[in-house]
Amino acid sequence: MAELSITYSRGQLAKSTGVKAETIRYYEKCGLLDAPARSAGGHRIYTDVHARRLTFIRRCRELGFSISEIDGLLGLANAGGKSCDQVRQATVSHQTDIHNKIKDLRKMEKTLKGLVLQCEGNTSPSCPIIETLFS
Amino acid sequence: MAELSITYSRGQLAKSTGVKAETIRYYEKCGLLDAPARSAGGHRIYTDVHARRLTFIRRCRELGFSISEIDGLLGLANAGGKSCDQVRQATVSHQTDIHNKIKDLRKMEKTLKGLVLQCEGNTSPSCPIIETLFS
DNA sequence: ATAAAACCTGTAGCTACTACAGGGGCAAGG
DNA sequence: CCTTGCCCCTGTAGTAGCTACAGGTTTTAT
Repeated sequence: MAELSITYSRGQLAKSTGVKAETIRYYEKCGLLDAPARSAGGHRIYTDVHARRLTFIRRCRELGFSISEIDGLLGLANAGGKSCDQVRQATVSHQTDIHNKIKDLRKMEKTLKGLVLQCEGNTSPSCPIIETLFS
Repeated sequence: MAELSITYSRGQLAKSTGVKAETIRYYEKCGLLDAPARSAGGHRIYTDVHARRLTFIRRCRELGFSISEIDGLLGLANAGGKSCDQVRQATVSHQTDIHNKIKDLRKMEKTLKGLVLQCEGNTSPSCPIIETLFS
């Protein structure tokens, strides 16, 4: 069997996955990414397995999943077959969280818009925004 | 002059402003709320001035302003007259931040929706969500 | 007077990184 | 072979905005 596997240093893995080198070390520390083999001098040697997993992690982070949620998803990914439903449930649940955050932010946005509008036609000597928030 | 001023213990201030007692102590430590007078036994004695300021802080936090932004706003509030324009600018700038966050979250939401939809009609043995995020 | 409640202090924990300091490895050019 | 420079190693501390103790003191109500 030919050993065709590509290996990466930490910096190379960072470049190829879009995850910063320091962040990779952090993910290892918190158990999200397996500790890789080491060179004689102690440098980490990553493989395609790490690259794939790390890319998965990055995508999940971009979707707003927390570290522990990602940990859960990766566990389900390895569990195979039956877990698909759980993955869907976790995703829906996360979707709801995101939706709620949007709702909160929209409420803030609306209030802020009202405050700024109060200023537009301002002729009083005091600041209407400050006044409103204080009283 | 009659001393009509109401005073509050930390717990009372917490109750009347809707800010938790421990959080009040935190605001004092980070310089957002003035250190109040103390009783002979060392307990904090707050006044209406603190109550008003703390309510302002709470409202700002509910609108998503950071501690340092609030610090800035309070500085402008005390500066009076001319600062109204700066307050408006800070508010607009914050509004933009909020708007960008909403945009980011909506993008996530949309992608998550797509992932969940892939699952709905799923007949394959593997999980389409996991597959998509891995490949 | 006593017991419970509230208060005091300082410190550690949470999330998800990021940024050092002070060393050592590794690959290429001379 | 040696040097130069870049990359990597470790551990630790910092970021935001709280929250949650432990272990002790004061206040308040009965």
